[in-house]
Amino acid sequence: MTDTRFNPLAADSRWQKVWDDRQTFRADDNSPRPRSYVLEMFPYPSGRIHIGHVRNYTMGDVLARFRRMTGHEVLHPMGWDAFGMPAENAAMEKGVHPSGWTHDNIASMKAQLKRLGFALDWTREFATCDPEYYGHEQALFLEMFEGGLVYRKESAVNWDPVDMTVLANEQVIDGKGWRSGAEVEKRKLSQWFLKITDFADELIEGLGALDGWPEKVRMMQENWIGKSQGLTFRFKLNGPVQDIDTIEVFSTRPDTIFGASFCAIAADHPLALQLAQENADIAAFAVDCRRTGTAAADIETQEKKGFDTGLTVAHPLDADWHLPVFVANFVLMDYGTGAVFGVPAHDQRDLDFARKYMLPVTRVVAQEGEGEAAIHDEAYTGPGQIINSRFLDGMGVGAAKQTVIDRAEAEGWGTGSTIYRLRDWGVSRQRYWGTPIPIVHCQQCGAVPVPKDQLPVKLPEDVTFDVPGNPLERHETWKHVDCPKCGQAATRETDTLDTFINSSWYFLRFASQPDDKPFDKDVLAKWMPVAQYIGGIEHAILHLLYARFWTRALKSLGKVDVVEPFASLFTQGMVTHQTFQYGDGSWLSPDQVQKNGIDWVAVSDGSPVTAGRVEKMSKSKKNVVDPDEIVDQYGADAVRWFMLSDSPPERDLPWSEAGIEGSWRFVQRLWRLFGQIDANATGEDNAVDRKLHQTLHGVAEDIEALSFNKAVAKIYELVNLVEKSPASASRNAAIKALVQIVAPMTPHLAEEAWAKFGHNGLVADAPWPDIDKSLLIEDQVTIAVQVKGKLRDTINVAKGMHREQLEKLALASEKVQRSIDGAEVRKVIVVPDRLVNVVI
RNA sequence: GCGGACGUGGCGAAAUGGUAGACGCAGCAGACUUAAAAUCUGCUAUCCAACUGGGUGUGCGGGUUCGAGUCCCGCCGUCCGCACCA
Repeated sequence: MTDTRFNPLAADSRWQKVWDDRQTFRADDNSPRPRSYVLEMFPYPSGRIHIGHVRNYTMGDVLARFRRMTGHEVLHPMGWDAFGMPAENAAMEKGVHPSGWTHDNIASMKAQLKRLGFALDWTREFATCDPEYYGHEQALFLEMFEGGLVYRKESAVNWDPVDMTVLANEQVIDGKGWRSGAEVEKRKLSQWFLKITDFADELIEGLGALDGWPEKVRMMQENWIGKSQGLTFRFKLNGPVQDIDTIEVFSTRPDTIFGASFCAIAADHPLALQLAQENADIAAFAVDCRRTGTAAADIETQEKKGFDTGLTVAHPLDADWHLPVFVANFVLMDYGTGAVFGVPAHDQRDLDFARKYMLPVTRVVAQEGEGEAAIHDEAYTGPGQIINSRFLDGMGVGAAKQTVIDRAEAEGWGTGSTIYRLRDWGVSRQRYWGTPIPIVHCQQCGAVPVPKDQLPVKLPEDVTFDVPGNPLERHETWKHVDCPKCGQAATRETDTLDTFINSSWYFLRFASQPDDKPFDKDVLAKWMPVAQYIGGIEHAILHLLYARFWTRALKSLGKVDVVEPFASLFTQGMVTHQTFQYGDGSWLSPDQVQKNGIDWVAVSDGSPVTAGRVEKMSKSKKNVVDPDEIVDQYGADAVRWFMLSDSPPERDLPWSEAGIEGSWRFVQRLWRLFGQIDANATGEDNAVDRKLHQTLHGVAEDIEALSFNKAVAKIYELVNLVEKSPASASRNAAIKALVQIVAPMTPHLAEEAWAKFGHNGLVADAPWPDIDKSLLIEDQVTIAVQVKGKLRDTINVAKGMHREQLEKLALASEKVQRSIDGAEVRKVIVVPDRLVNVVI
């Protein structure tokens, strides 16, 4: 080898073309090898790949390439989550068509991805905006419709006034739209819903088996679904209001039912609405309640307020016991039944409320140690013995709950029930750039599904975005059709599906994409579930919950055999970068500043600059780096190496100029080492042999555990040793094996070296070198010698030396003797092959 | 408020209860060079000591243990998620 420098500009594109031409990474459905489906979350085609994508896809790529080397048939696909608002915004701002804008972006982003040399099966690529994809999605939607999992209802929805569309609960964050950040309003609209709540229990249960998922994500989903068990029962109103004669309440603490001192209903409760019609004060109070924000800060400071309706209800266990009914600002209509009974002694909110309105506070749970002590400012929510509760007295909390539920059911005034925080998934969006909902509305027949043979319902292309709102609603020829059932004039549903539906099954379509149906169940069975899914933590609830639901829904319809789509999930950290600011607060990009002594100054005029926090890359803070530019400068392999180095993959990775320089130097260092095969060298070098096989073993384990930073460190250690070792047959072997070891990480460099070593095929098709297990065990070990737990000496001995001999050697140490200083040795702890601890 | 994660050099970080700081970055010194770049060699937690050596040290305070970054209890701090959830 005469080239002294590795030239990525030439090598990268050469090998990328070879992989393409040979379709090296095409996954074979019929391969006899064990299968492994490696998937990263597919990108939204916003226009440019960002560095976060590079990190995400590099991790997946290393695993995919490594699994190929260990004999797997790997499915590693890529596609485009191509529907969504930004395309319409671009259409409005720039007068382009969403389709053209999206496809242009896909083309340029695909070119960017190709430059990084990812081992992707591009033959399976699709965009969710392709009619071939969304047509099958429409078919699946109709399957669910027929299966009773879809319904339409008029409901108060979250309306984003900026995006002019409805949002699902999951898409409202702190009362604001997840995309636009606009304050969300409540509106009444007829919407399509998916019955995700039918699966609430399953979705919680299923989390238990997902041991390849981060605990954190499982916890977040469990909290989101929010299961509560308790009693639902009806209070009888003492005197009906119009046709309302009961108030239904839910409680997780039926054991405290004798501690009740009031009943509170939400401002939007049907009874409150009824009363508001006749009573202006109640109406005004309700308006006041609705105005209250739900943001964290508001709730902290919000005073518990109520309005005494003057009505009373009868206690279910004592008809003569009457409780006042309040409209209260802390009761929410969209949780439970929108009404509660208040037990001030054992619920802090109820206590605050009771103190304010001078309602009785009766302790009904005695606390161990405190007994029946009166409740002051703090409600008691812990366990204990029931008191002041007639037939419940003396029971524990759990037994009392069950007793009350049993009695309610026996007497017919209530039932044990489970409620969830999770709402059904509202999927209607008043947008153009999405999957058209394949329904026709007919005066005669109602909502009629479009017959399957008429799918896909394609989006019309002749639309304009010069007026706000949904162009489909204004499209006369598209909107007006004949009813598929009766043939009368009818109108199409003009709402489109939430784009999260697109990403709820794309992994199925990657695995199997026949023309005539969404997927083939038998082919799916070969690939699913996804062995390793990698993406950002920001999808912990939205996408990952929807995808789990959609898969379970398909399973319930007999369409798939898999229950959980993603066997293992990994959430990677962000790529961050230092920020810089002028005194006036404006941001500078890192290449616009330089260090002057210990201070930072602007390159342009030398004025002082403040070095700020290391933060997530964002255009507004000017701390972004463009993947294209750094690939131009350093080549794909150096960029990939940097993405894997130093930081554990679940943590944030601080981007630095010095870091990428270091990776570039290492790529060159490897290249030089690959040139150091000495054809005349002979003889074994035991240290090199051992290090090589320990590295083969360790790196394999680290890659499987996605601990890329540790794998990288082990490779450095091997390289450091091999470089320093004199020529030998062992050294030559190690250098050759190194090409395979780094192949998953720096594939272009590896192919180049592999070819120069005269191999016929590609290193991409080469196996992981065999590991000689006998070399994993050291024959010499270093024993730590401690005196009273403090290190005093180390001794090198043969592995497996007996306790007695180790003890003798340790005590013979001069340093040990000096440390003991004549004191009596009370005990000697010996851990063979590890240490000796002399206790005095 | 509830739930969770985390806290180790100048920085990113390693470490089945068994030699804390592997590996990388940055830095310092040196070699090569007319010079620079590139490359190579050595040093690099901290304090005392010229050296041998010794003390201290994984957010803080306790505990268990022959031995604790790791396990237990209590604080402090940072980050994340949820939140008037009945």
